[in-house]
Amino acid sequence: MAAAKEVGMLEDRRLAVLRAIVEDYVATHEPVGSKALVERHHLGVSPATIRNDMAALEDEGYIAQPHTSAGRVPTDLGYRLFVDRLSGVKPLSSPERRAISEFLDSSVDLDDVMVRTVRLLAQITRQVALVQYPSLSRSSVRHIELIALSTTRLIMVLITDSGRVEQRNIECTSPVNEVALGDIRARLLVAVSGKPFSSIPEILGAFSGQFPEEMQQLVTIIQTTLLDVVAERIDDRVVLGGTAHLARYGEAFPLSIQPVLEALEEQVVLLRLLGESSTNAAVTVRIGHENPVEGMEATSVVTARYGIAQSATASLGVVGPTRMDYAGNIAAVQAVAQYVGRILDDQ
Amino acid sequence: MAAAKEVGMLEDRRLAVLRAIVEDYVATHEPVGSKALVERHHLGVSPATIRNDMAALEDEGYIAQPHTSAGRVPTDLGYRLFVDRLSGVKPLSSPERRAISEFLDSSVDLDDVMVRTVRLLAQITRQVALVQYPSLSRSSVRHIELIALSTTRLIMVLITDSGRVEQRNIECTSPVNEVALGDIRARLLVAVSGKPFSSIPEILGAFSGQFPEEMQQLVTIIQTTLLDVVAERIDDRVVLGGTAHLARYGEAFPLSIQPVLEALEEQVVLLRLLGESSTNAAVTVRIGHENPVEGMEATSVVTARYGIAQSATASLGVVGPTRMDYAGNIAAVQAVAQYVGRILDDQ
DNA sequence: TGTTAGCACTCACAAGTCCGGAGTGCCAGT
DNA sequence: ACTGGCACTCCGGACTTGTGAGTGCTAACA
Repeated sequence: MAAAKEVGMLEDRRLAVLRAIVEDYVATHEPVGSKALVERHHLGVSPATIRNDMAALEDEGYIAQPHTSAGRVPTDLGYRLFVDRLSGVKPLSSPERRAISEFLDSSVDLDDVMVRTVRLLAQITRQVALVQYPSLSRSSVRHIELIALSTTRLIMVLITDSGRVEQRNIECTSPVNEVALGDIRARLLVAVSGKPFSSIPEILGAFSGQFPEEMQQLVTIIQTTLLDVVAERIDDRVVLGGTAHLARYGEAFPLSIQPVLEALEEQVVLLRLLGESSTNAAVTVRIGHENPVEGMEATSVVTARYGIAQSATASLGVVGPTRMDYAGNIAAVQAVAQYVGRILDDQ
Repeated sequence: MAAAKEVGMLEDRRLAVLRAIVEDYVATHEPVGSKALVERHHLGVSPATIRNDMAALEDEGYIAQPHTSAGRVPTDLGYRLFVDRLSGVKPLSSPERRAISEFLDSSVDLDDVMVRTVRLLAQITRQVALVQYPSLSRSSVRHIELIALSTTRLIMVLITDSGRVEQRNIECTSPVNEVALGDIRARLLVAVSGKPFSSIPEILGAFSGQFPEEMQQLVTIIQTTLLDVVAERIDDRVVLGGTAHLARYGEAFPLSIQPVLEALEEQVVLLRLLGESSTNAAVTVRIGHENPVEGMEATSVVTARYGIAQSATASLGVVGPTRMDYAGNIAAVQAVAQYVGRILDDQ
């Protein structure tokens, strides 16, 4: 009993040491040594004891030293443990919360919400921020419009219930009959409006049957275009902001920030950073090598999903050096995700 | 006569020296000295002579030395002279031209053209690229659509002849009558379609008169929204790409690339960088302090306007350190502007 | 058994020193 | 007007040295 308790105590202190190391390192950006540690955190023991604990932590892979006779630095594994067990989420201050809601409330359309959100997130975390547009694949059709621009050119405008507007140009080989187009438009509207994207392919399966032979060509091309839009997950755009914050961390990245900047220019990469976040947890943190992108081994990603009641869902988050303020960033990402979800529901 | 000619020769050589300095400095990124100069460029004179010329150039403010007993570096003024009088535009290689046209030809809508263009420009110049969306203010209305989403919410979709689609949500205080809305839509369409944006305010002046009292409220809000869209020059979006190239120039910027990255995040700044380019000249170059943005004293901007036959016009360009390859960048910007103009006309 | 104090050792980093070389300006000679 | 020569400047890299923070280990202590 006593032994077990003592082991528990010991474990506790080791974790406290790890926490202290992470906190100090995040604050100072310098390897932290045993002496400095006991000075700044009132652990009631001597440096020598801390050294033992540090040696143990190093054996277990939670910390490492850049070179012999230097202080210790947390490893990815160390950060992981810190995030999972040690870091409390520090709630935002009430002025911060107020700022968030005021800032987002005054936005007018979806684009605006996205832009504002990314700015906001970048500003409060002082990191690079990512916000994904609400995914089309889980939303449904609110309205569809076909407009003739000339005799051979149409434009299709699709409005989703998440407030997103998609447009497609359609080029026809033969002149379009206005009346026929109106007819198609009306029936299409009836057929798909209110329907979720996932059901569109099925609905369109039988759609062209109701039209006479001579309209088939036109119907087909419209149908194809619509299917295109619905299928196009790729189009899930991600907006990016706060890249300037990367420059502050010049030294944080082994080589330079170039590979990171390059990675951030690829929509596909951004989607991968955001996309694979776990489905249920409120906030996902991916640390250093855990994240699947080449050239971003020294960065961590904090993401959360934001839901628009049932209809659509997407992610947002921040990207920064592994030595980031996890507690603060997690709180910020979580809070912003909540607010954005709410705003989009209201609209 | 003989004297005049000799003065001319002298001037010529000085200019040649300046050109050589600029070229060498751009290539090596190191201050260039008299000896290196005569070795690499076969000017038929001795280093000492060159030194005299350099002293003169320095007096006139075209070059400077970072410290005593170092080589010379071009000043902003030096680059200016170089660009104005010395730098030939070096034409793109034919594979490059082919790549441009292939790359842009396969784009499907306006957004796509913009994104592809910015990527392309960033890639061939290896600089940060900017592309402005075709300005609304010089385009005209191709179609306008009003769609009821619910009894109190409308969406207005406006399509311009430059292929751009603008949307606005409209929130009504009282329920909307479907028939009334259809009526407004029809008349509005007749009134404004084909009209240039600049004439819209005038047209709308008399518009609401034709409707009965009970519809005024609805008409007014629609009118206001439309005027909003038309007036909103601010909305002139600029897409940005190739920021990773900035990192390559780490040392080029006195402090860090942070202020530059920050500036590039502001749409307003981007517009200023692009917007004030001269109207007639093919390509505008703004060097260092010449450009109006705080924190970008060490960067140059090369821009060109690209026209969509009469209807709309906008700018594109690249941003890089003052010590950039002006000849190459000017050529690239010019070529891309031409192609983009052509593509957008076709569409 | 866990904690502490002391000690010898390591090693990055800053400061100091030195030296070569590239570059300059000036002057006298052609 | 151009050139060769010369004295001078001064940056930058290489090398050296000293210091201090940090470590691991061992022996003593509760």
